[in-house]
Amino acid sequence: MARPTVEPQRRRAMIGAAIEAIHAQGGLDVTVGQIARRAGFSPALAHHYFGAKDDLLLAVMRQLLGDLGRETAAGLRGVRDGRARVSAILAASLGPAQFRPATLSAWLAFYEMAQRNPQARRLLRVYFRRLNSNLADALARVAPRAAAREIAAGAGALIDGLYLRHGLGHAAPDSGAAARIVEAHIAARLG
Amino acid sequence: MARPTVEPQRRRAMIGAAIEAIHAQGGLDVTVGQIARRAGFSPALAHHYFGAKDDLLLAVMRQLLGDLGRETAAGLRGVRDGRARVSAILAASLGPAQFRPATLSAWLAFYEMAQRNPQARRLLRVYFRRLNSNLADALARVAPRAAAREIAAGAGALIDGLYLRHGLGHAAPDSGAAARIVEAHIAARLG
Amino acid sequence: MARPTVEPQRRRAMIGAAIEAIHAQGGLDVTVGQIARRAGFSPALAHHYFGAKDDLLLAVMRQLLGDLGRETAAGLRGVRDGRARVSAILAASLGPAQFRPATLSAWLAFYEMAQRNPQARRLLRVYFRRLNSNLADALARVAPRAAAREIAAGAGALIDGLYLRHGLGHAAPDSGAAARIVEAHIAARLG
Amino acid sequence: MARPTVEPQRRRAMIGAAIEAIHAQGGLDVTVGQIARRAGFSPALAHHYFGAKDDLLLAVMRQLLGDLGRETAAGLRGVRDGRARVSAILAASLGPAQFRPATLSAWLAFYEMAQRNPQARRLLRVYFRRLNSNLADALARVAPRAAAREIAAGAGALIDGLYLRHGLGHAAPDSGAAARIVEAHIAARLG
DNA sequence: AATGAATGAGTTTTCATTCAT
DNA sequence: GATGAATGAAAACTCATTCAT
Repeated sequence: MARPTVEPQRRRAMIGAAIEAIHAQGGLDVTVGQIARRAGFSPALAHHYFGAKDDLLLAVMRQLLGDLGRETAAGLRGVRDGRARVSAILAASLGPAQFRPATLSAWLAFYEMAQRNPQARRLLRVYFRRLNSNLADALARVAPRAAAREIAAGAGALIDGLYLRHGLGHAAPDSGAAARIVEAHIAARLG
Repeated sequence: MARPTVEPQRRRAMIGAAIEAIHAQGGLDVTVGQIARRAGFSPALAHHYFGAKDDLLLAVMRQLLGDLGRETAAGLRGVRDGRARVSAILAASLGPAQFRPATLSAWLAFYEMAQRNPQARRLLRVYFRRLNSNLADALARVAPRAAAREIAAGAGALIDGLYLRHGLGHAAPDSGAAARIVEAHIAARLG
Repeated sequence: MARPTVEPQRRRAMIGAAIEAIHAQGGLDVTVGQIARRAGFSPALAHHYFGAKDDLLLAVMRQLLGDLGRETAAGLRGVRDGRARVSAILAASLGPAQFRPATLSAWLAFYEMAQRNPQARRLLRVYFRRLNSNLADALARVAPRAAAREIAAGAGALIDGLYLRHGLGHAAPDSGAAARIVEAHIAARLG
Repeated sequence: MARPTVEPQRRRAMIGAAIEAIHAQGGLDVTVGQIARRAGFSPALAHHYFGAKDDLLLAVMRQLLGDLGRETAAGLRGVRDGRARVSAILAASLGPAQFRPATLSAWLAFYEMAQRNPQARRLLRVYFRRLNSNLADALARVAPRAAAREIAAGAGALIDGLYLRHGLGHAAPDSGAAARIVEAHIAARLG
């Protein structure tokens, strides 16, 4: 009785495998079979736990967004100074965890998924809004509200652009360089 | 004989239809049939003119990159002042032509295609390099080489990020606002 | 030990659930899972009790045939008059129990199952023969053997036809009207 | 130019193959592959011409209903006498064409399909109504309207019941016997 | 030059069934 | 006794691609 359910483990394994598979395949045209095989299961099991393929992909997306959210929250904990909070957000957003090639591939894939899947679009918008408001709030401690919002918008777009270029590999700024670019952008804008 | 071949027209029509179809479908999972039907031809004709599907997609990509290149070149023609050249590049890169929803969808799709198709990757890298060197060269007229390069990298990433966010629609900066954001970024970095 | 086994209850519950599920689904393409869930058990239990899916379906069929047989026998008990016995058979065959939508759906489904499953075919033939001989025997008390047999054959087919039409719902004769039609048929044939 | 299209041929071939396949398989759980193979084509072609599997099945149904309708109309042509018209309808409905085993299997299958597919249900209802009104109209020439309607309803159900029993094969009345049973029914009811 | 016809290969999805616990 | 876990097998359906005409 109370046999410990393996569902959470399986879901985690499958999500991890999906990220790898998306990276290996280079997009969302991974097959459920590829994902499952990579996780060591049969394709049928993926459907058993996630329903349709898109549900699995959405679960992956939620995982990534959750990871980023948790990392950001952890970095912000206890930090009061506005400028330091900005740096913490950048450190989380552009940190090595986000810059892992597989993670970047997955992000890019989800940008495309968002084009046709409303739920994916909603999730991505939540991410945008959260990043923006996090940045704007922190910046508002060291600059007027309006400027803070504008700088935040620029910084957010810059971060996404750096993801994109890094996702293409080869000669794109790495995690550290990326953070420095955004820091420089913000420093310059703050005057 | 010497009947003017209709091939170029057909190719252009198919490429235009492909862009629209990618936008309508929200990604590269358009079918050759959808593209051909939209252009008013049979799917077989697409193969006749382009070979495989990926070849058609690469042709679309080349078209888009060529358009952007020509527009940039036109904007730069006769402009000598460094700062003005920067503005001209931005105007071309972020102008209304590039911000048309269908164009953005296609760009995004090609970012994903580049993940798995070496030729697509190469084309995209060429674009990066060209944008970067255009910007860096122009900036080098008003700032030291090293700074120019760094600012150019940031501006390039910023442009791509703005594409991305606009592609997701909804509350993202429009063409004009986007240009202003990048101008502000550069102005701030130039001090 | 000697714990009263719950097996008979479980089997009955599963059979009832199967009838409902067949009705809800509109045919034999119910899944074992649907049936089991409806009964409140796991799909595995259905196999535990019945073996393969077809065995479960055959059990359902036997149940229905048994119900009808018992009802007919009860109606005939103590009735001696030939004409009255005919009416008793009709009352049982066309009574409300048989005209319940779910029952009709199940019957229809079994007609189809009989097309490919020999055991189902055998069961259905037993039903035919029993209905026919019941009717013919009763009619033989008020008409010559040969005529009795012919009238019985017609009445039997008529009953099945009424099932069929009622199964399709909508403007088909109800239980009472159905009985009256068959009574009229027999009355007319008897002169 | 004006290359003669083979579509009608293919559709006919596929429909014929479907009827055979339904008979061979004993129900609607034929696969598209079985049908196509029997017709000598690939499964993909069936989808090409019919869309989904259910559309193919509906086409089969329409074919059968159309055949019956045409045969009935042909039998009625030029016949004025009410009683003779009734016989013509019966001859068409219970004639050898309808009593071919494969045809019967298909009919039965469609009864089940009608349980879950609204279009199939509608088609079957059309058949009912047409048979009923044909019979009732003919009978109305030799009996009062009300009686005609009632007798027609009985005869219609009887026909369907005979289909059903014949579909199960073995010891069921054949085409000729079936017609005689219905004729006897009607003769008796007409007094 | 252009296309209807045709298909092979592949993908998602479903499900009966098995089995260890 | 009962079930969650797992899967093999199969089905519908899609699509890029080929080819004869």
